[in-house]
Amino acid sequence: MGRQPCCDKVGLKKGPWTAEEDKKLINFILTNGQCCWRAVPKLAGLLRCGKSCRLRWTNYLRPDLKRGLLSEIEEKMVIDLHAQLGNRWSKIASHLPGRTDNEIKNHWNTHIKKKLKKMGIDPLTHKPIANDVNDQSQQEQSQNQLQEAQKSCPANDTFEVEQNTPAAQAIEEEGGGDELDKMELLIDGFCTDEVPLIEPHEILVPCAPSSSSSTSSSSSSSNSASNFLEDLHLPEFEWLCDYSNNNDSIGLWDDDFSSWGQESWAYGIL
DNA sequence: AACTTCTACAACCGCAGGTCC
DNA sequence: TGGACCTGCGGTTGTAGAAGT
Repeated sequence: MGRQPCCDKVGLKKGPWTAEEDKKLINFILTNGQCCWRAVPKLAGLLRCGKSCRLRWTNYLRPDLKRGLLSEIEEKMVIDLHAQLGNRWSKIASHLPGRTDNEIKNHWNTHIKKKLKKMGIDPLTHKPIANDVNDQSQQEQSQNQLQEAQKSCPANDTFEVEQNTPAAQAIEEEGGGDELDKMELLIDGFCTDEVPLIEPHEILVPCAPSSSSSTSSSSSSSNSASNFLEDLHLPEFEWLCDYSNNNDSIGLWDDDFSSWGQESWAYGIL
C-alpha cells in the first residue's frame, strides 16, 4: 500500500503563482493562520496542493522575508555555515534572519559555488582544489572529519560561526567583512529557530501607507504579486513600523514585498 | 531584429522524520 | 507497535529575462 499523494493532482494548477492566487493565500493565512496546509488550498479557494501553498508562503509571501541579493556578510556567513553544516540549507537559513533555505540554496548554486571555484576553492570541501590523487584522499579525509563534526553538532546547539575556513577567508579578503561583528551579534541574539509562530491575531499591519521606495526585487512574479496588496482589506490587523533607522518609506502597499521583514518592522500584539 | 545561450530564481518532486491514532 | 498522515528538507527542473551573436 503506497502512500497517498500529497494532493489529488487532477485539476490542480502548477507553475508560477498569479497575483490573484497570492492574494487569496495571504488573505487566508492572515485570517486563519498557518495550519493544516493540506486544507489551505480548499479553504482558500485555490487550485493548488497544500505543499505548493506552503512553499509559496514560506519562500515568498511571508512578511518577515528579506528580499534582494545576499550581502557580503551574509554570503560569508553562508560559506562558513556550509563548511560546518554541509547542504543543510534550512539550518543555514535559520542563522540568517529573513532568508529562506531555498534562497540560500539558490544563491549558493548560482553565485557562491562559482565564486569559490574561481578562487580555487572546492565548494564541497571548502579546501583549496587539489589536483593529484594524494590530495584527493586528503580531501576525503577532511570531508569525513567535517561529517563527523556535523554529527556531533546537534541542531539546536548554539552555533559558533567558524571564520577560519579558507573559503571564508578568501571571501573576506575580497572585501566585505566590516560588519561581521554586527552580524554575529545579530546571530547570537536571534535565530529563526527560536522565532515563535505568529498567530494571525498577532500580526500587525503597516501603520501608514507611503509613497514610493522599494529597493530590490526583480522577478516578474514578485511584481505581479505586489500591487494587489493595495486591494487587500485587513481591518483587524495593524502593522507597526519603526521609521527611526530606515530612511526609506514603506513600500509594501505600493511597490512590492521588499520591505517586509527588514529590521524596521516591528511586530507586536494589538 | 531575430535567434540562441546564459543566468537567476521560483517552483516542483520525492523522501525522511515526526506525530497521532 | 505500526500504519497513515502531515510537514519540512534538499535536489532538481522549469521559466523568464538578460546577454551575446
